[in-house]
Amino acid sequence: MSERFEAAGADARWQAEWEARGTFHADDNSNQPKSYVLEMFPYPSGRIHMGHVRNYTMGDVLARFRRMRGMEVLHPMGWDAFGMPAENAAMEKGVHPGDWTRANIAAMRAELKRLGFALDWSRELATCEPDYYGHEQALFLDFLEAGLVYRKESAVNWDPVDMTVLANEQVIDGRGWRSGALVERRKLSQWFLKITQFGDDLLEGLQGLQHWPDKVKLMQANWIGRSKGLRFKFALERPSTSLGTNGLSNIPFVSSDVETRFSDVEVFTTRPDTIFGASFVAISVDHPLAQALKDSTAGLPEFIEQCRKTGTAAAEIETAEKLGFDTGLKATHPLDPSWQLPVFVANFVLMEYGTGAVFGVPAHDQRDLDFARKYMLPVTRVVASSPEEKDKPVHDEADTDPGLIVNSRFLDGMTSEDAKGAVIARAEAEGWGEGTTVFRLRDWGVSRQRYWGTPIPIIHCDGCGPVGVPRDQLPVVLPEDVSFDIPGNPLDRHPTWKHVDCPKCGAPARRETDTLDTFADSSWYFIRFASQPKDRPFDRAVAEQWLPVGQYIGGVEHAILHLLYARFWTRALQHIGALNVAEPFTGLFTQGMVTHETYKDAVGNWLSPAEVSNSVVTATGEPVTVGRVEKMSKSKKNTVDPGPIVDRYGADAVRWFMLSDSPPERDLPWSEAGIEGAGRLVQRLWRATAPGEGAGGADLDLDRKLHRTIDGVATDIEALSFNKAVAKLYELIGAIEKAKPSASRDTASRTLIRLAAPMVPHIAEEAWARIGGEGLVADAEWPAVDPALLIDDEVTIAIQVNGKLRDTIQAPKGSSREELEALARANAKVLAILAGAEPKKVIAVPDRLVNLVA
RNA sequence: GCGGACGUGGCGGAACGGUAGACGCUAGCGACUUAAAAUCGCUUUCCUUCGGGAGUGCGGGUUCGAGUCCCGCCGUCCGCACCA
Repeated sequence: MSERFEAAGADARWQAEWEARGTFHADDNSNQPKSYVLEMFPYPSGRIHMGHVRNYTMGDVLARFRRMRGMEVLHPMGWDAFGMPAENAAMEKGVHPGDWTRANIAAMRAELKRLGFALDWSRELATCEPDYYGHEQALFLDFLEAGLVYRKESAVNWDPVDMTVLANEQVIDGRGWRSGALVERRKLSQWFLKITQFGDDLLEGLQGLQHWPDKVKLMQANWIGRSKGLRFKFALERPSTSLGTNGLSNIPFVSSDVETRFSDVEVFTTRPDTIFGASFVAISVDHPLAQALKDSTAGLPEFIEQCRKTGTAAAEIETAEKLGFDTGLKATHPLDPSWQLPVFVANFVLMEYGTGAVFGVPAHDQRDLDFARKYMLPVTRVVASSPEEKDKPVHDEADTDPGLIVNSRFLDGMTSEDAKGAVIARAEAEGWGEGTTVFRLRDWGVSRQRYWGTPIPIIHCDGCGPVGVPRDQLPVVLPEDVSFDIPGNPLDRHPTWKHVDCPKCGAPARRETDTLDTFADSSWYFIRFASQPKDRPFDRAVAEQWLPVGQYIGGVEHAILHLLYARFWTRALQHIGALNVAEPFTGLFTQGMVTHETYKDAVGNWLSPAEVSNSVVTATGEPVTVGRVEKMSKSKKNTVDPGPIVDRYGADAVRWFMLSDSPPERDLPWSEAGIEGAGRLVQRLWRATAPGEGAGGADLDLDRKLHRTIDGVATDIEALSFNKAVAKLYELIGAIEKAKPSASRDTASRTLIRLAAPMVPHIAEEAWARIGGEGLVADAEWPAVDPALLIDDEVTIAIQVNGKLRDTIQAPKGSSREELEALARANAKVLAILAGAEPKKVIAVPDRLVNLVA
């Protein structure tokens, strides 16, 4: 029997054993309760990184634990395999995206297998294969038929570097999320998925997700951004003598065409209660009215141009001055035909939100106030905290709080809330407006001008328009013979691929050459994992057995995009009757990042941890500046490749490190010392689980420790508090090490193997085999807790005087308040402090403490 | 600007409103060893006249008792951002 646990041989041996036995195959037909544990599948970049290891280790512990608790666990793995990096590699290295991707998958699969994850590899899938994306095309057609897909000419976010369209979610501070290039506005015909149709459902569904982090729910709620308010119209007219406040008195004649097209302008507000505080109407520079006025209004084209130049970066918006251009048009107040408001084109009104036009209430909106001050428009208070304050002046800060309505004719005296209802009711009765709900969320533009994605299964016919590819012609497979030597979409310039006949009329037609946003691929992979028939996307009955995913684990960076799209896709499937699941993931956990110290040399170049030891450059002895602990990233060179670490310490040490110390939702600082410590633990465990010598006798303290550990570790694992479970195991190991030989010690030692098995499965199997355990420890049952052993018969009681700890005493468990008080009063230290005085009050908490108040 | 989270030793962090610092890392001392590695034991919040005293970002409050609850600051991080 070897003194040390040799991971190098044992890891591979047990991994082969699990695979040969099919230990982790999930059985659709099992009678056991089912559990679906899923980690976000990786993009096959080529190598796994520590973030993957942490993510998959957490899921693995839960999966293995639940198996031991008698559940049938589905724990699959696959590849989010479409996407830009493959095309970039093609452009840079001349390798085909498919070859590059598949080679990466093979490499990463091998790396993952070395960590011994309890995965059902028989369900492995890659989204770039026709047997996945073909079914996605079928679902797209299902959605199209159900009216959940539409095509629209629209201004899109165009990334000039990646040469593709980006969804709003993929534009960050005006830049492409991948390329970082400044995004341009372009008009293109695009396919959209009607995610806004589910805006209410997606928002309200969040309330039922009790096992999601509040933070993520809040982020989604903010993203969906539902606002209730009033949409209403101002009648427009052009007075015979225009007196623009910006000094343009000779506004040219507006063509009758414009006047007939724009007899009114529609605005949206969440504050209809402030309608009598209006002092202007402002429209976006992109508003059709502004565009129509452009040609006939001197100065307007220049103004619009000026506004466009203002950057979209956060800092610029923050400081940008409110600018307006008085069109000379007048808007008639809907509640007073004699009241006319100036109509401005303004730089702060967004075309994408609401109606692209607003009415300004300077007293109660900061932007409107800034604008009014600049253009000397009236500021009228219409909301006050009390009627007496109706004339309280508004200075530099708008009063945005709700209150009592003042200076507002028939609304006076109402609360803001009542006034909103009153105005909406009147608007609806008189026909000039209606209560509506507006979402910040916009429909999901899914067209991408890329090769390495799911082809959109549409054929464009001059006579019939866009026609879905007939089902029997699916999948629409990507052509292999493509080139990446010039920018743009290789599908579009392929010589033959797009030329097909119209399925309806037979006339020559063109294939859609756009592909789907890769977020579509990840919006249903968890369903395909649960059920993957050849001839259809999934078998409903089988999928419904497993779904929803009980525990989903991944990075918080997917809090909005992926998780919202997946929720939408699932609801869309429910809507068309394909799957009776509303929420795909009932439990969500967002794990923290793996971080590392950063290092720079004297010149300020980043150094990798491998080049540094003891704060000097290993090779040269030059001093190193140790920087802050940051997320591992290639640019800062602070990455640690898991491969060599597994070589050196074995899979279990790496897994243990990933679970120790930091709570899983927080960042985990990687350190050499930490992995060394994890390596030592593995050896300690090896010694602590050595077969006993058959000594007799009971050790009640150890029995209690064991059962508290069994109970506590189970609770901690279910709560994903792995760091606490690890600490409890350390305590048990320490207790076993210190215990004298006894039957209790042998039992604890044997039981420890099962307790550690979900976390460090290889050594657990080896130790299990060493003690002659039956079968695999992976298949063993989680040890049962004896509730009687969770209770101590003697407890430590804290003795306090005035809330300060003075002493601790041992007392029988369950001692009465009176008994405890008597013990406290007799305590030597207490007697010394009280010095004969009678305590005013005594608080005794059974099994806890006694507090004497002097 | 809006919204949210967090703040505990040298470090990662424990702690149903009830003994703050479990467990690990680091560091130090000691044992074993020819020696090293490995392993084991002890120490490791601060101050101390060795009796004790102080202590969970800062200032208040509630409570017999607050790291935990409430109010106000300060700081760090995250999300959104001219969303009407």
